Amino acid sequence: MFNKVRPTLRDVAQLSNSSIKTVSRVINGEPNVRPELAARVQNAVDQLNYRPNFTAGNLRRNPGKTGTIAVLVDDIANDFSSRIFRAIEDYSRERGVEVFAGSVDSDPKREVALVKNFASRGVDGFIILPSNSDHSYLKTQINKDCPVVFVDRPPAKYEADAVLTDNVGGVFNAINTLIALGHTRIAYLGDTSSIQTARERLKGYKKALSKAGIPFDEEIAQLDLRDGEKAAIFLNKIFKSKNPPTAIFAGRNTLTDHAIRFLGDLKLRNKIALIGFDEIPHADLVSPTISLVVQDIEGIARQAAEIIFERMGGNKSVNAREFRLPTQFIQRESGLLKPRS
Amino acid sequence: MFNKVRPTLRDVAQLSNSSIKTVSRVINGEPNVRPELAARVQNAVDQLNYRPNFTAGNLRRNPGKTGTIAVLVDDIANDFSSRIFRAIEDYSRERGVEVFAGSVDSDPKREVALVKNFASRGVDGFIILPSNSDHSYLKTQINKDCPVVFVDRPPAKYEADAVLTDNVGGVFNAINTLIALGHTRIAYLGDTSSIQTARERLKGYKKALSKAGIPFDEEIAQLDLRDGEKAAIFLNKIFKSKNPPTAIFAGRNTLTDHAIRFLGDLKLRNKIALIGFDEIPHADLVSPTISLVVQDIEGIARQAAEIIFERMGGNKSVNAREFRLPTQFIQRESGLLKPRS
DNA sequence: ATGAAAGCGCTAACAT
DNA sequence: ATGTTAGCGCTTTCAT
Repeated sequence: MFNKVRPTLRDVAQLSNSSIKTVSRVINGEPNVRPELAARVQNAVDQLNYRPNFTAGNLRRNPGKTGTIAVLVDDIANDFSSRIFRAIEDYSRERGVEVFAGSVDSDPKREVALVKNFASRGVDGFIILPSNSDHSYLKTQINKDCPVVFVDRPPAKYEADAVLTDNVGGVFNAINTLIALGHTRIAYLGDTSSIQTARERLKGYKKALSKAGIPFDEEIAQLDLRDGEKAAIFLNKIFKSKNPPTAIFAGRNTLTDHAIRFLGDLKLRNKIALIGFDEIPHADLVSPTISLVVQDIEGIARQAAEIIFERMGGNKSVNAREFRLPTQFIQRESGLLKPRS
Repeated sequence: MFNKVRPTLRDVAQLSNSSIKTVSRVINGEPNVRPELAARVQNAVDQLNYRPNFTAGNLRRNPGKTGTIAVLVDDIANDFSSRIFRAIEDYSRERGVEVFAGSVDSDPKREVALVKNFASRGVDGFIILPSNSDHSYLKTQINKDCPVVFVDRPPAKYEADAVLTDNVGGVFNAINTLIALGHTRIAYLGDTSSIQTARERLKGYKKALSKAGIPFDEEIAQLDLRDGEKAAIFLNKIFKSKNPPTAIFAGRNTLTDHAIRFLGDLKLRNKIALIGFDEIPHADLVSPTISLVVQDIEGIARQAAEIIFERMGGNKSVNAREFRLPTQFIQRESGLLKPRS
C-alpha cells in the first residue's frame, strides 16, 4: 500500500487511523477537527510526504476547471512575447492559476492546433496574440464559458475582449515631432499589410502628414516590407531618387534594425532622422542613439490578465470591449536630427 | 443534461444510444466497434461538439501522470531563459506533453515554492535552471519517480542529470586569442562568486594565462561585479592604475554592456580589446562590433528535453550524468584590437 | 462487438 | 467532530 508512486488521502487516513474526509479537512485547513486528531493526521502527512493531487481535486471541486490558462504568443523566445507572458505569469500565479505557453510562430494552423490542444487540457481561459484572420473556430473549439482575451491584435469574426496599443496615436505623435523639426519628406517602412496593426500605424503617419498639410507620397511610404531584402531595396530606391527623404519612420523593430544598417552603410546615420516603433535592444548604445515609440507591454499584459480573471470569475454581463493603451515616445538623438539644408 | 458547461462521454453515449465505453473506443480509435455504430457515435460527438477531458482521462490512464512538465527558468522575459523554454516547448509538444513556465527571479525561496506548486499539479518532470545552492528539498517535495534535469548550473546536494556549458573551455579559447594578439594584461570582470558558472569561467581565464606563462594578477581580475556600480568602480580603478590592461574579458552579458559603456565614455572603444561571454543584442551594430563567446542555448535545451523524456520513459538505470556542451567563439572587431605599442 | 462496473484521487453532500 | 457515500470524466477490467 505504501510503496506506491505517491501517497494518497487514503494512505494518510489509514496511517493516522482516521477517514479520508478528516484528512481532507486537515489538508485544506477546514474547521471541525479536534486538535489532537489533526496533529495525528499531520504527522502521517509528514511521514508519508503526502502532497495533494491538485488535478484530481479540481475534477470534483470545479468540474471543468483546472486552474490553468493558456497564453498563445507569437514566439516565446522573442522579447515582446516573453514580456507579455511574464507579466501574465506573475498576475496569474498570485491567484493560484498556472500558465501554459504556446508559440504560434505566426502560423494560423498552429494557432488552431494549440487552441484545440489546450482546450482538451481544460484550460479555464485563453489569452491570445493572434496570427489568424478568422477566429470563428473558437465558437466550436472551446467551451461556451471559456473566456478569451486578445492581445495586440483584435479578433476577427469572433466577439471577445481585446487589449491593444494605440498605434495611430503613437505614430501620429512621433511624426509630429519630425515635422516640427522641419521634416517634410519622411519615409515610412511598414510591416505586412494584412496585419491590422501595420495598417493602423500607417494611418497615424498619414494623419500627421495630413494635419501638417504635407501630401502623402506613396513613393516613400510602403507596407509589406517585413522581409529584410525588400526593405533594403525600397530604401535604396528612395535614397537614390531625385527627392530623397530626410527622415525615416520604421513601423516595426526589425525594420528599425534594417534602417540603422542601411544608414550605416551609406554613412548617413548622423544625417537622416530615424524613429522606430517598438523597442530595439541597445537603442541607447548605437550612435546616434535611436528614438523610439514603445508600447506598454507590461501594461497590456496586466490588463489582459485582469480581464481574463474577471471573465473567469463569471462576468458575462459586459459585452466584448476594446482597450487601447497609449504608447510612450522615447526621444533620443536619431529623432532630433534636422533636415539638411 | 445537454446544457452543461461541456458535454461528457455520457452525453455522447446517451445521444448516440450506446455506452460510454463504446464512445471511448471511437474517440481513441480502438478496434472492435461496428462501423455503423462508430458513425452514429461520431455523429453525436460532432453534434455535441464533444472534446475529451484529457486531465480526467489521465487520472485513470497514467495514475499520477498529467502529460505536463515544468520548466523553471530565471526569468522567462530574458533572452537566455526564453530561448531555453522555447526549445523545450517544441520538443515536448511534439511528444504530446505541455509545458508550464516558472520564473524564479534568482530567488531560492521562489524556486522551492514553484517546485512545490508544480509538484502538486502533478507534473511528470522538471527542468530547472537553478537559483538555489541546496536542492536536497527535492528529495521530499517531489515524487520518487519524477525526474529532474538541471540546466546551466549543476544541482547541489542532490543527484540529477545536468546539462551545462563548457565554461572553462569557452573562456580558455577566447583568452588564448587575445594572448596570441600580444595581450598580456587582460582584465577579467566576473559575476557573483557563489555561482559555479562564474567560478568556472574565471578558471578558464586562469588556465589560459597559466599556459602562456602570464602570472595571474588579482588586481585586474575580479568576481562579484554583477552590480553595475561595482563594475564601473573596478574598471575606473584599473584603467587609472600605472599598468592598465590592454584587453577586457567580460564574464557575462550585463558585464559586457558595462564594459562597452565604460570604454565609450573614455573613448577607448577602438583601443582596448573586448570579448564578452554570452550574447548581447546588436553586438554587430555597435562600433566596433563585439567579439563574443556564446553558448549553444538551443542545444542545451534540446539535450535537457531529451534526457527528461528518457527519464520519464522509465530509464532509471543510468546514474546522474553531466553533459558539457561546447561554446562558440564569434570573432568580431573588438576581439581583434591589438595592444597599443 | 458491446457494455456494466470498478476505480484514479479527490471534494461535496449527507449522515452520524 | 467525524465518517460514509456518491461522483467529477475518464480508462481499465471483466462480463456478455
